[in-house]
Amino acid sequence: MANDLRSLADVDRLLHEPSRAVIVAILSAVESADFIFLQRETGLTRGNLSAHLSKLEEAKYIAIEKTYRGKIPMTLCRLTEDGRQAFDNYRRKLLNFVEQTKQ
Amino acid sequence: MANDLRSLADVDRLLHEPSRAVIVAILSAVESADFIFLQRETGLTRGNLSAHLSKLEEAKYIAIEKTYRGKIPMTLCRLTEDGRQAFDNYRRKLLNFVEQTKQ
DNA sequence: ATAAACAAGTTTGCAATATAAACCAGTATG
DNA sequence: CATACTGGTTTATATTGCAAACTTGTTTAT
Repeated sequence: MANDLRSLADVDRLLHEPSRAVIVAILSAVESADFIFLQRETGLTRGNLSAHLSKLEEAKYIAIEKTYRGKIPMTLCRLTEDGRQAFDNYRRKLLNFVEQTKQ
Repeated sequence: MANDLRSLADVDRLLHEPSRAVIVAILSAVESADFIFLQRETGLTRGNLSAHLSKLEEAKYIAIEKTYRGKIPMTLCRLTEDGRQAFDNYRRKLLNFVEQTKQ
């Protein structure tokens, strides 16, 4: 019984950080999103968004493509298949915990 | 729309640590639990359990009563009303996030 | 032409913290 | 009496999330 509760213990720490969960949630709903869009949607500072994106990229949860919009640099992000699966598992784990702790 | 997702951003950090969420989940299901019981159920080391309990107590999410079982020290923990409310809110927030990110 | 402002990020510095290891007080055992 | 065991607490360390500073290039003002 408490073993079910404990399943939260090995939750994906990368996604368990709210800022990153939100980033991934956004990316899960769109084909791709650029840095500026993500900054507006998440409300993160550029510095922190950059750091979180780097971690997600390192884990291969997202792919980052650096290109240009005219002469201005543009950073384009999209969720990888790995990322999508990790996010699915993460959501499932949260849901499980919530349901195990009902009333 | 992304504002709903962003609601996760201000999640209760004290409860968002899985070890503590599990502790509180256990306490939410029983009248009270002693240190040894919690250690067994959570699988935490004594040091870490002690540290997490201190934080929860500091936040007044749990009350700790130090007593004896015969001659042996016993630390008894129970969820406070504040703790129960915080945990309810936390669960609600998780559920909300999961539902906002459906497919 | 050159300085000042702006855009889009990245890097750095620091404070908080989760975990493991060491420590401690008291009790039972050989 | 010494050694081991119980039930914890404290300390040390390595990782972080975040804010502030920095960078590279472009546009605007003078």
